Amino acid sequence: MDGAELGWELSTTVALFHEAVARRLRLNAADHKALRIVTRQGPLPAGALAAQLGLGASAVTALVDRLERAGYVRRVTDPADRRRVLVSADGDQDPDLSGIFADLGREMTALVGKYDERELATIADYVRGTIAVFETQTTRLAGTG
Amino acid sequence: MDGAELGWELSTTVALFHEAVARRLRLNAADHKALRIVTRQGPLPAGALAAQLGLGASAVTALVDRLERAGYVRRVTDPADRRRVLVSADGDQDPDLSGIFADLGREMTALVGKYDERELATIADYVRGTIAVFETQTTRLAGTG
DNA sequence: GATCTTGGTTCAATAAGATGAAATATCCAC
DNA sequence: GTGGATATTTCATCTTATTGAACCAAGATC
Repeated sequence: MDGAELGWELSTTVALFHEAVARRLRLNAADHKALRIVTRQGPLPAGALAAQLGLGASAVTALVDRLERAGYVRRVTDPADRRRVLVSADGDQDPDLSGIFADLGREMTALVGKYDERELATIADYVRGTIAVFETQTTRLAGTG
Repeated sequence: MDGAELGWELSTTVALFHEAVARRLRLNAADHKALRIVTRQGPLPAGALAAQLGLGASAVTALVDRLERAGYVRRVTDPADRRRVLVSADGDQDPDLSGIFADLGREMTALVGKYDERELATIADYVRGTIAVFETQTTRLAGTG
């Protein structure tokens, strides 16, 4: 198996993991994507979420309603600007899922533990390089739209 | 930036690339996923596609109709079993997109060219290890469903 | 070769989410 | 504090995709 093939396999493997998580949370792909954004980028205004998802304001209201009803996020009015509604991730809801992520972290830590400093530097360099390549092409693709 | 963070960044970067490709092809995420399956797994029966997508037969008929109308796939009746319809990717439709993928391949080749044999072995080992970790957790997640 | 099964399509009904306009509340500038 | 802009919600409508049942054609079984 050559490098490119291995890379695509990694890509689909991670995608399948995300899908499995979404299925477990009973979220469609779009809602799960929104939840990931909220989780990673901390409390953020509904409008920012709309921008990142490429959705209208009213669609995001409905989306956040769904996530809130499911108990995955909370709405907090921004004390600094009370028109704003900050969407904030609401803890770990699914104990099995927390276990999965914990194990994932543990196993990745173990994997990383196999390598010495120099090897880890190489791996990090490669990952960073790959990110740069994909970002470049994504930008081009968005531009030629 | 630590390793885990870098890994998730790679994941979202690749996901954003896929989204940009889908947008360019004017496909929704589900149809684009189907097209990727058809592209990677060669001509395959509609039923196999249905199984992989978790959709019913009639939904796949509609999906393949859309992809076919857009010119991305063709239907070929399986000569070995003329009930079967093989869905087959229909060449490169978007010249810009072919260019993007060509450049992506070129740049990844260049990136890989920076490393010696030993380093490449380390990188491949790490990627394989990561795939294994994610597959394990995906399986667990599907199981505890 | 009559019957049963399988693979796919068709079509009507349904469901889910997105859109766009109007409404509400808050902030900012003067 | 009046007027205007901004952030979000509500609601009716529209789009888009999925479901499930009926249907057709082609293989498999006896």
